[in-house]
Formats: sequence, C-alpha cells, structure tokens
Amino acid sequence: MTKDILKLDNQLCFPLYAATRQMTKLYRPLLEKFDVTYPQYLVLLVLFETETITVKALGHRLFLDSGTLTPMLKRMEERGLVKRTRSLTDERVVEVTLTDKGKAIEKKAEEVPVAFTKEINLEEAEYFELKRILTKILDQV
Amino acid sequence: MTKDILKLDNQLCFPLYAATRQMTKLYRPLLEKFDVTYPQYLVLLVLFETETITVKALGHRLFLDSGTLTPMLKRMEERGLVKRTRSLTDERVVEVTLTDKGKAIEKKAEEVPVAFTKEINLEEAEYFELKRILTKILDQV
DNA sequence: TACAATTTGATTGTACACAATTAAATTAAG
DNA sequence: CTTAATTTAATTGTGTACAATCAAATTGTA
Repeated sequence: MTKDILKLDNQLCFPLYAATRQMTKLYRPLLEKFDVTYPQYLVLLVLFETETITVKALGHRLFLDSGTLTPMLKRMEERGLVKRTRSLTDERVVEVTLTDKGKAIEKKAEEVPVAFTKEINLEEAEYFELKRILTKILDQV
Repeated sequence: MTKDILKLDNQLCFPLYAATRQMTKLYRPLLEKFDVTYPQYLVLLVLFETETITVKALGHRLFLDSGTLTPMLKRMEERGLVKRTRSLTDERVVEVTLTDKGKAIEKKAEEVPVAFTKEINLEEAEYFELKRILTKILDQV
C-alpha cells in the first residue's frame, strides 16, 4: 500500500500548514488592540530587541524578502509604528526604527504571549519539543 | 527578566510560521511539473481520497473558507484539473471532482512526499513527534 | 580612473488567507 | 402555505508571500 503516502492524514506538512494558520487566528484578537497583524507583530518583536535594523537584516531574521517587507513596513509607517530612513552612508539601505508609539507597545505586549500560551493547551514538554524540532528544521535551511 | 518572553527566540509561533513557509518553498519545485501550488496540491490529495466533495466539506477538511477556496478552485478548473458542478438537489452546493487530467496526477504524485522526506533531514522519531503534536493542536481547534 | 559585478530596496504580477457581507436556496415554524 | 431562520457559495477588501525583474548605489579590479 505505497499509495497511502498520499493520504492527507499521513502528511507532515499539512498539519504544519494548518496549525500555523490556526495559531495566527488565535493571535488576531490578542493583537487587535495594537492594530497589528501577526507578521507585523514579529517585526515589532525584532525592533524591541535591536532598536534599529535594515530591511535586509530584518528579512534575514524573519525569513521574508523585500517584496513582503517593503509594503508591510510602509503600512506600519502609515500607522505611526515605525520610521523608515534611508541610510546616509549607503543610499541603497533603508533603516527601520520604532516610533514612540511603537515603543509604547512593548510594555503592554507581554500579555500577548501569556494569553496565547494559556489558550493553546499544550504540555510544557510538548511546547519545547515542538519548538526544538521546528528550529532544527529552520537551521537546515 | 519577564521581558524575555518577547524575545523572538523564545517564541513558539515564529518557528512554526517560518518553518511552514520554508517547507512550502521546498515543495514548490516538486510541484512545478504538475503546475499546482501547495494549497492546490492539498486539494488534489483530498480528491484522490474522495472522488467528489462539496466546497463546504473541502473547507472543513483543509481548514479553509470559501473566500480562499472559490477562486482557487476556479484557477484549478481553468487549468483543467477539476470540475465544479452545482448540485442538482441543492442549488447552493457546489461539488468538486477531478478531471481525467487531475486523476492522472495521482500516479506521479507519489514521488512528491518521497522527494520531500529525503530533503527534510529529520529523524523518523522527530518526524512523527512533530506530526503528533501539531495534530493535537489542530484537534483542539 | 573606468566599468563590470554585486548589493540592496522597490516594483510587478500571481496566489493565497480570511473577515465581513451578500445573495440565493432550503428548511422550519406557525 | 408563508415567511423567518438557516445554510451555502460567492464577493469584496485588506494583507501577506514570493518569484522575477528593475534601478540605483557601491565595490572590486584591471
């Protein structure tokens, strides 16, 4: 029965793909008050750590390219969350920084992972095992 | 240091989100010869199992709604992979079936998961543990 | 110095993804 | 038999994703 390898229930990537979308859906109401989407929230998390980052480095960190980031960062700029500045030393480079409004989110944002972890009913061991395996996959790419 | 819960490296959903996109990227060249995307490939997998399914049931199986499926199925219909037929007994229902061209893909499609599993360098135990935990998450939703 | 190769964002085009709404058909209650 | 409630797809609008291409700036090399 080699044919069973095409059964949906035997796929690994399908639950990966579906679980990702379900998780994003769980985040939506938690992020609503900050008026950001889940990918935008990830950009904020990076900026909380680094203060300033180039589009290139941000893309490397989040595994996203400029075709996704450029319009997304422009939307975030329109909403007053970030500032985009072209580097003085190299005009090709755009640096992204948090505005005061963006910085203000950091204090309140801690409740987001707390609330999420509560909603996603996962054993602590499973939580870390899942994270470990996924990170291993990413490290290979 | 409660603040560390906002660190990107401490997030569970970020590697989930990133790994999903990387996996989709690995699938792309494998699916190219069939001229389908990864979500379209999932539709094919369902149809290999059921022959005929309503949009509603397909959405339930793949965790997708009509706003995603309707245009996607129309594209697949344009490419001659599926047929969309409005039910005779209930005009609200649309039934999706494979065409001969769609059916023909099944024989060759087995090489896709084979090639993918080879590329993704994961211990068998990790493979199944990852699948198990993700499925558990999906069952909760 | 010239100038080809490289780097970096931006742009374009296609394809999801989903919330919210609409429209058509069916079902159920009185 | 009527009409309100429900069911089911389709539509609309916004926001990712990403391949492919472009354009501008910088760098390396003869």
